[in-house]
Amino acid sequence: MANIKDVAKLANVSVTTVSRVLNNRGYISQETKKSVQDAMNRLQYQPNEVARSLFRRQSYMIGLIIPAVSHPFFAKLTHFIEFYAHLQGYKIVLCNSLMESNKEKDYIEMLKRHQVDGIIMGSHTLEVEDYKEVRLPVVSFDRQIAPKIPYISSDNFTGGIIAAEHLIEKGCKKIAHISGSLALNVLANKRNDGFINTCRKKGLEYCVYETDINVLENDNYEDVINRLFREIPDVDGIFASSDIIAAKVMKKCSELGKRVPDEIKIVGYDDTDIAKYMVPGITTITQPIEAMAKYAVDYVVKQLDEELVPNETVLPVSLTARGTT
Amino acid sequence: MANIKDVAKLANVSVTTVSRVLNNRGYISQETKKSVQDAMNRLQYQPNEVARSLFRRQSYMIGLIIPAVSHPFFAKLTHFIEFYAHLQGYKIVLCNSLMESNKEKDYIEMLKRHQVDGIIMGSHTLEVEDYKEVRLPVVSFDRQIAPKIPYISSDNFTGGIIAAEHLIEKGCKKIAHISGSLALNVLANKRNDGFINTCRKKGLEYCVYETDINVLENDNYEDVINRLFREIPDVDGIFASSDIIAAKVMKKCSELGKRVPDEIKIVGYDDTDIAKYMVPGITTITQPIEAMAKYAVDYVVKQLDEELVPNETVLPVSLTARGTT
DNA sequence: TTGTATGCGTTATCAG
DNA sequence: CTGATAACGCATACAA
Repeated sequence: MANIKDVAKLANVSVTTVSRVLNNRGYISQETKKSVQDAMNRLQYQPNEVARSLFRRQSYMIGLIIPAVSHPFFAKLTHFIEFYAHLQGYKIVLCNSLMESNKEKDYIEMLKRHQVDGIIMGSHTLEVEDYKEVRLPVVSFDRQIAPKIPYISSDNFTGGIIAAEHLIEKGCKKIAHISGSLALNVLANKRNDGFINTCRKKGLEYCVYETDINVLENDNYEDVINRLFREIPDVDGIFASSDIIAAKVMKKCSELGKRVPDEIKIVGYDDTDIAKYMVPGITTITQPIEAMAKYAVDYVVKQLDEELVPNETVLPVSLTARGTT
Repeated sequence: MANIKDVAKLANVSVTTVSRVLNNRGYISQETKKSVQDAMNRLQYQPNEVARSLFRRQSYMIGLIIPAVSHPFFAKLTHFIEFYAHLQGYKIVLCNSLMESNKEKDYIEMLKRHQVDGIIMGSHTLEVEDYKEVRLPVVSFDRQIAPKIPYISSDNFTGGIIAAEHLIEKGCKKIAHISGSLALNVLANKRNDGFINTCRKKGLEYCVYETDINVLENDNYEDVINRLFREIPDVDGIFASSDIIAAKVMKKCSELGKRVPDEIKIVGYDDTDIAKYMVPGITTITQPIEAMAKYAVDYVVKQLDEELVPNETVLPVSLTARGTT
């Protein structure tokens, strides 16, 4: 690979001059500019971004730490994060934490050593103090880590309300929420608050079931769902905290011979593609994933530009009605 | 951020000595080693990997170019690629090409400028000559780009055969294949060859429908599916070239009142999660995605170690029978 | 066992 | 308008 020196030699100029045409900086005569460009082309010169990064102490890389890209929600989020990062000239270094806190910690260190310009944090197994030493711009997803770390989430509380209200409107009398682990310090748990609040207000019988911390172990979902149907055989409405759980519930209903939506109604969460694909389509709470991704990238970049960013950014959710209700 | 000089100063040694304890190289007394480590801890020193990369001309980064992580197949593939890369100390820079050839080209250049050690190529809109200038280790997914670029795929031809045979065994008399764009130069198209071969051999009526090049535009899928059912109303078996297409077919069947699998049978491809979630579960051709990911990473690393790698690596597929047949 | 000097490829400063 | 040089943070060859 040719470097700036080779170009300089071939064009009979100094490296400084080559650097100038490379960066369009300073005065330069048209002739030399052209001859330098010719040399670049002949050598197929590509500037070494590692050297540039070292010098300017900026890598144009953003680290993204999530539980797992294989999960549809994070796949979609990652997709848009990469998209908007690319628009602004940033690259994404992908890290799947698998919800293991030591992996999460290692990834943060690794990213720092690699001099990423910022980190988008969507996996949350660490404590607040673990973030003390991270002196990089961080944007958190779906969790309020510390006052100084801006977070982005959708309006989980309202999401829980909408879901519960929808089930109630549709005539459900005995509803359950299948929640993610409430032990986890994430804002998604506010869905449960919204759900419970609404049930209480309307004087409805309700119940909450928690899944494991692990986002990946789907087996655990099935255990929870089995338990739910065993303990509340006459449940007629389920609010599932992800479309995947909703799909699993649908499958169970089919096994049990419960007709959806006639005998039991289901509301999912996220509005990932699976909600559309299922037959019938899953009524779900739509998270504005693309907007969330865009904000995450913007906030990293803005912090780098030393612009002020809001600490809390809560984007609206909405109900997307389909066949399960 | 403290650098090696700061550590040296605090420990009252030279940077060389610090470098030595950092890399466990050369002779060093226990005392100085300890005092250097103390200094490192006190300063929370983290080596700057950008500087290291510049020096050793190796970044431990691998570029991954795919059409879109949001697609379940690529999400799963990406997940495992990152997993195995991390095991070997490599980082993944994620690039979604959206199947736009200029984006694909730009990403390749960008990755080279950033001095990635290798590229895993899962998006294929470019011509062979576009790869002439890529002087990096490349591993291609599902396409034979050039003799010198090793590729990994699963046995698409056999996949097509298995799918067709399964539909025929199950009693289908008039079957169709919904294929990806056959204009694309990818090995997935061999599924179609296997399908057609089998149908001919068994003397069965068959038909092939192609979708667009674009993996993302699902609207197009629906058009194709609509056309299929309009033109062959009595089709009783469909081989869909992805689980997503299969799911869309199921939805259409539900709209048309066609009972699956009684009136029409469906075989998908990939065995992504959606095949499990759908009700009934989708009978599908299982690709060994994890193994494919592992091989891709291994081959990049082996090329870097100047080990020989096979040009063609075709992994076996298998049928996973579920409810749609 | 430890230190000095040099270079990795680039950019900024400053002098011409 | 152009060029020599130092510096970014680190690791190696070579001295001591």
